[in-house]
Amino acid sequence: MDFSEFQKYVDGSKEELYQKTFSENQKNIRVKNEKTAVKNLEKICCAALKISNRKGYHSMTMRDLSRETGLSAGALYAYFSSKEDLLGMLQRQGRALVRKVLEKHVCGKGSAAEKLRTAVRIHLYISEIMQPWFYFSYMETKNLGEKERKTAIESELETEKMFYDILIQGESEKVFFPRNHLLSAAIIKSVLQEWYLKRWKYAKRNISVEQYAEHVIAFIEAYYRVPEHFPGQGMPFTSECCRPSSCSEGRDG
Amino acid sequence: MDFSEFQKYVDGSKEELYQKTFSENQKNIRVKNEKTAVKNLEKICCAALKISNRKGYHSMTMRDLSRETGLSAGALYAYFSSKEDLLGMLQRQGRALVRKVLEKHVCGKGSAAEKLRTAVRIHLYISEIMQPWFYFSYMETKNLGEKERKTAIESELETEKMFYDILIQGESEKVFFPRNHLLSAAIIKSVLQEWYLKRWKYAKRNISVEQYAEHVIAFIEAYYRVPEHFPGQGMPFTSECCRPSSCSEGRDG
DNA sequence: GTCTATACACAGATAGAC
DNA sequence: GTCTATCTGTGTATAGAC
Repeated sequence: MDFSEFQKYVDGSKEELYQKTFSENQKNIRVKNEKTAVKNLEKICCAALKISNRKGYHSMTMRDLSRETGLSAGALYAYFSSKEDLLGMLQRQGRALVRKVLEKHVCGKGSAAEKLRTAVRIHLYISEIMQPWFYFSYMETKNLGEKERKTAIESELETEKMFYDILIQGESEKVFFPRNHLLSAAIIKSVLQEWYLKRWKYAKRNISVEQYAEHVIAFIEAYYRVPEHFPGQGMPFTSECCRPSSCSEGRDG
Repeated sequence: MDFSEFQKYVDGSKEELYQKTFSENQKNIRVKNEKTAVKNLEKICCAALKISNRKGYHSMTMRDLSRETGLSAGALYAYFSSKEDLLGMLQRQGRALVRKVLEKHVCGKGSAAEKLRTAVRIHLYISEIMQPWFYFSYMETKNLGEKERKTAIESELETEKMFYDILIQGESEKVFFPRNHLLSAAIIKSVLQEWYLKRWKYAKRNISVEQYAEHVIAFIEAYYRVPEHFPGQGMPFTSECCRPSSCSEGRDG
């Protein structure tokens, strides 16, 4: 699946996204007319992401948001109960969409090699389309409340685990060389983050998301490619030496 | 050079760092006694980084800073003219130290392969020691004023260029395979950033900076290693001169 | 140099008219 | 549903005593 095809698929579910946001936050939304609410929720969310990406969520004032949406401060508070509430709403909304897309496109069958390529591509594609949200989510995680922050971190680790599992599968299929897969998964994720965190840089250099994806995939595959000839020593596929040394807990930093 | 050796070297220049901060910001510092100023500047800078890393610079109040340093709000303003001024001071201070360290340890002579390993290691080592500053600098760049922000971004691109140059050199030495070096340099930098941005994760997993460095180096070298056997099509150079100097990686843990 | 007390600006949030 | 006007808390920064 190439990017433009993927984009069409995601664009189609935008309406549905805000309907879901509406119904899942009705507790805090005073507006009852769904059509109105959906329309304004979209305005509010987009504006909040836009402003936050420029100056940070905390620095965004309700007056900023009011100006950008064309709604008065009073009206805004009909859609959320507090600024903190809006932050949580934004986080949950994006996370739900991302998870849905990933589950639909990445999960399930196929060889490890295929899955790896798909997972990288789909991650990059979705982060390209939802760049403002990804950037926002990354930057504002530490400003969330205790509970919401934990959820956000778990969700990040889930992504990492998805790559970890693919690498493990590849090793057992004997198409990926044994490595410290946990560390590799973390590195892969960081490279995917680079795409949406430094979006401006790649725009300036005219690097497309597909070019970037190809490069990343080639990078990973080179590291995991099984050498054709081993020097005499120990056989990699039977050795335990490449397992992560200790996954047990340490202190929190 | 291993990490603990490097640490000793950097620790030694801490006093000097704050003296420099003092003299370079005298315009905004009302305190004239150098000894007092240096002592308090250190307290202030460390406290500001600590609080900012937890909740963001903007969310840090002068009352927070006052509590953490043990100095009153009034006293704090004897060391900087405004909160924004303090932000700039922190950014400049760290950047100067980082640049000095990199120039001293990375620049100059050696094969591309050696330089690559050194550059990765030194970057990781310095970011390990100055983790709070690196994290802070990354997260707060967008909150800087126009002029300071530009400087910060330039400094980031400088780092990227350093890796770019090494890769170019490696290609011309025929020990690195021809690739999109600009893209690779960006990816390398993102992987180095991962280390200080997600420090807590690696602490929890008991991954040391040296383990991480080895893994990263192996990753890059795998991608840049010149294949021993080429399939028929035209290839950039013959296999004789393509001996990568170290194939000894692989066993993490 | 450092303190306490305070000014004053601005942000988040609400009330009540339309 | 949305507006304008306004309350109240909090944050930066300063004044002036010690």
